[in-house]
Amino acid sequence: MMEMVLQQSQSAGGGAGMFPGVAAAACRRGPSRPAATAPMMAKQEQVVADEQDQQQAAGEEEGAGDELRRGPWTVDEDLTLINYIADHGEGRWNALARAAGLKRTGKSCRLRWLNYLRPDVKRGDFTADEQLLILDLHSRWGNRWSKIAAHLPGRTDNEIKNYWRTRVQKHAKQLNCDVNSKRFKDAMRFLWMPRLAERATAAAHHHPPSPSLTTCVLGGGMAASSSSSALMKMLDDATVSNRSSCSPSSAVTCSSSSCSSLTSVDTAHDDGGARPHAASAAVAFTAADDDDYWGAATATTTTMQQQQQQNDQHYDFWSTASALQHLCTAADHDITGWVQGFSDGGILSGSSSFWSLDDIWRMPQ
DNA sequence: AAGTAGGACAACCGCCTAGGG
DNA sequence: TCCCTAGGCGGTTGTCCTACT
Repeated sequence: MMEMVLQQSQSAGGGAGMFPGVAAAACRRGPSRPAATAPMMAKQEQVVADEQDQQQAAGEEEGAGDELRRGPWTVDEDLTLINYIADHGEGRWNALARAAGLKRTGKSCRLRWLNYLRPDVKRGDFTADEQLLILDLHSRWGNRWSKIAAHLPGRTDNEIKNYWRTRVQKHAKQLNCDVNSKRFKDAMRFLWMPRLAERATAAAHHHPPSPSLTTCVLGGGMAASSSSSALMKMLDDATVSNRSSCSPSSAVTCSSSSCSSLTSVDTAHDDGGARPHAASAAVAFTAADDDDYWGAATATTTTMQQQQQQNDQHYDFWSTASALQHLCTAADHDITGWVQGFSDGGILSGSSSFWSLDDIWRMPQ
């Protein structure tokens, strides 16, 4: 039975199989990549061939001695581990490794199973609601990856950790601030998270998310919509008070066609160039949305901005946050101050039967 | 087409903790 | 109480892939 499933997952060549990791072993990171093109398929076949060479070499090594194997797992090793666990279950990893005939440490087997081979491991890009949850939980628990992963069904601590390091820290770096700084946390909470919540809500309309995430997403999404509006106003207010010290407005460009995902944004600003003032920034933050409110907000931008928007620009959050940071620095005005009271005033804590962001915030540590 | 830089992610390393003898 | 072992966890590294020049 297990072998049948494995064969199916391998022939599927993607993440749709019951054991995505096995297929992925023959096609590195296949499941999370776009559909393979013909050249890609050829490349994959080559990888499989290489894999077979590797297995042959591994077999020769086995004959040479009993030293532990390291590095990438072969398809055979994956199958051995999966079949053994299917028959005997998990636990006692060192003993399991020996009994299964794997020349790996127990730790290595455990890691391979938990992060890759488990049937319920979910692969592919993080959805907006998942990103939202990660941001929120990290803001409360810090680098407690396993604890965070426990709230994201099918996601591993390793995957979340990688996401944080490659995406989130990268953007903190772009903003010239520490990922643990209050400024970055504020930017996350009051700019990025509402944006993600809106996207999650929109996505929920098209594809109802899993029950485990639905309540959080819907609750956060509803709260976030208000927070975005409030943020707009505050940014406008801030603009008025800081206008004299701000550089001339100029559109923030973004090469991303959708600006829909943090993972796809491209902060096209250049450090030497002019940056938008807060009003532009607020619009920039929201203009990617198509609803009327943001359309009206966009109408308040300068002619130059409109012209640039008509060309091909889309705005993205990180360009905006960068602009905000610039503004804050120039005006000696911390974003924290702008949003102060905003969080205390209960904008995010509206009474909702769902699991709101503030509910999450108040969860026991 | 080739070279290079950066991104993504699987895997490893080292430390910590819990449990058993 | 101490020691040993295994498992868990967070940090780091290595490798492959893609995009860009």
